[in-house]
Amino acid sequence: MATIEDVAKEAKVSVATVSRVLNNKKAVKEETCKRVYRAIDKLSFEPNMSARNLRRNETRVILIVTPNITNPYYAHILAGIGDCAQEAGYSALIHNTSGNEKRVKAGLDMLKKKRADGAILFASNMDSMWIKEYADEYPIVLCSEYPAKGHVPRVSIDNYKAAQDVMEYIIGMGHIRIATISSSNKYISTALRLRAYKESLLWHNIEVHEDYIVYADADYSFMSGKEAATKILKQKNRPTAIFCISDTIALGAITAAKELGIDVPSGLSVIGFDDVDDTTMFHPYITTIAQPCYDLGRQAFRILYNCMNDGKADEVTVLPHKFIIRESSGSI
Amino acid sequence: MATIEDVAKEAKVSVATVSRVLNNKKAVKEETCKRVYRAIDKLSFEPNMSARNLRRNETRVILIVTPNITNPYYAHILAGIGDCAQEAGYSALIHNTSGNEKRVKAGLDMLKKKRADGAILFASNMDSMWIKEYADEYPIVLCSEYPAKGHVPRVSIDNYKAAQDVMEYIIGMGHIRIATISSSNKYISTALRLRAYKESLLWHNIEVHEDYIVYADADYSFMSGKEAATKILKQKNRPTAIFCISDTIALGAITAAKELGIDVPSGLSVIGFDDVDDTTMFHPYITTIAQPCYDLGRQAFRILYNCMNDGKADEVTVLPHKFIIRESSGSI
DNA sequence: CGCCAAAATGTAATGGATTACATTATACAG
DNA sequence: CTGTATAATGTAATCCATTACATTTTGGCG
Repeated sequence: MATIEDVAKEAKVSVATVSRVLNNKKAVKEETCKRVYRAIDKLSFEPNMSARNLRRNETRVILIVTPNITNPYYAHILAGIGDCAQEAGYSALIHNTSGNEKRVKAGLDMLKKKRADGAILFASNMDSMWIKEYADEYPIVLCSEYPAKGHVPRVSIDNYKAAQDVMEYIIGMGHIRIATISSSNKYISTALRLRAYKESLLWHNIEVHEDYIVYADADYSFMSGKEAATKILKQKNRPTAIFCISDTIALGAITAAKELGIDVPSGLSVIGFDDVDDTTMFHPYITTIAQPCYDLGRQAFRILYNCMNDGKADEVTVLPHKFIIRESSGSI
Repeated sequence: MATIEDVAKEAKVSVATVSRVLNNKKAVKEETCKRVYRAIDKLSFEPNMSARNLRRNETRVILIVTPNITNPYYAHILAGIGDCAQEAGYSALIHNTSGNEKRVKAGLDMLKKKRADGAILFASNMDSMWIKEYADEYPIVLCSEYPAKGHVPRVSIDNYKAAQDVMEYIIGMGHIRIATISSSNKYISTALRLRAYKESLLWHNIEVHEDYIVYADADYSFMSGKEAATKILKQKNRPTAIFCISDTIALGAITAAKELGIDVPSGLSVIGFDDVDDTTMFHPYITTIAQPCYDLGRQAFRILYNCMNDGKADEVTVLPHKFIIRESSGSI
């Protein structure tokens, strides 16, 4: 493996000059420059990143801490981060945690070890205040989820507003008996959507009926959605609409309805959330809130980039969601 | 940020001793060891990876080159690689290519730059002989797809045998008019599955009917599957079974059949491939070949690990597939 | 032709951990 | 108590690119 010294020798210049060429500093004569490039080509030299990183005290690597890449929601955000990072000359290190907080911390230790310059975190719980401490020391951006208190740079949609949009729509369509399938996880998005559900009802003088609030499992599985919906639909005074915390759950709910002989949307309106999971692969196509996943990823990187360079403190970016009315919902 | 020298000073020993403690070399007295640990704790020191990597000439990072993380098939493999790598003390750098060969090569240059010790490649075309050159120089493992010639370490299932299993099953169920939806991509898996399709027919003295072979787009989209199936099913002498190159395509085919008023499986058997895309989210549940994605990932890392350490040359690992008969297929 | 500023290039220190080799401390045999 | 093997620790070179500072070259002008 050729080093910068080999190149210098080959081109009959000093290592400093080679370095200057590598980093396109101006003070190098055209002709010398060419000689150096020829030498680089001849030896097919590539600068050693460890050496460069050591000297420059940066890695041009960002860390992505995620509970599960398999989740298409994260996968799409990741795609956005990845593309944006690549454009800016950064690489992305993926650190899987399976939702284990210890592994999250282990991941963040990579910042201290200088394996990466900054990190983007997914799926932080709303009570994970410890994140703030890390964020005070290293560039960290939270994506989609964030602790309820403490200002850490982040990007997400306005979950309260999105859920409110859904509720306004459902109520506007004449529904009174409205259920929701929430989740047992600790995400702020979950809390906000549930709050919007309750407050929208109250706002319209509709009583909040605890039996209409059911919790699916933490990762929004199809099965838990189906079970939750079954529980809801078997009640004597069953609701005419269900607001689901995710599309997969909505799919589960529709399946449950089908099995109980309830038609969607004529007998039951079902609304999902996210618009990533095959919402248009089967009829009825699902009415849902679309999150700009790819763009969330791009923005997350952009914010992180600013943190790493200018060192801006606590940027908060809220991206617009989109309410997409399809076939799984209708008036009563 | 504390350095090893700070720790040495704090513990009143030399940097060599600190280093020995860090790497649990034996020749350090119990008591000294404790002193060093105390100093490390006090300064909350973490070794600088760039420095370590430079000196050791390794990064403990592997590179994953993928056309698209969004694809759940890759995502699951990635999960396997990620977990296995983490267990072995490695981190995974994700490099997205969008199927662009230049970006693949740009990714592999990271090996030369010593940003990573080895790479796992997805989705190589069967005519990408240039990979061999890289593989001769750096530890590289191919996952799922590989060039038709040249021995590069790899892991995959036996695509020919898997497709043959499907065909034997279909033919055994009495089907004679059997179509296939292949793909326009250049993967060896595609070629092998198509070959098995044709040869199985010939073997059973069933004529290969070119109109029964339709090519969906390169990335197995639902829509292209639906279109391909529609084309197939609109023929006057339409087939009674379709072997699809992926589950998403099979879902598209089932949807197409439904729209044409054909019942699956009574009027048409549909078989998929991969078993990752919601094969059991809607009825009829899809009959398919299940690939051991997670395990493909783990094995890929294992092979790469060997390449990076022992430097073994051309290990080829073939993992077993599983043929899962569900509801979308039946006898004629 | 000589002088000076600007341009071009070179020398050597630097970043932080590892490690070969050197040195000192310890233990045990004789 | 000395000698020697062994354990424990230290010193300094090394990995390779960057860059502050030093030196040389160039070009223009009087």
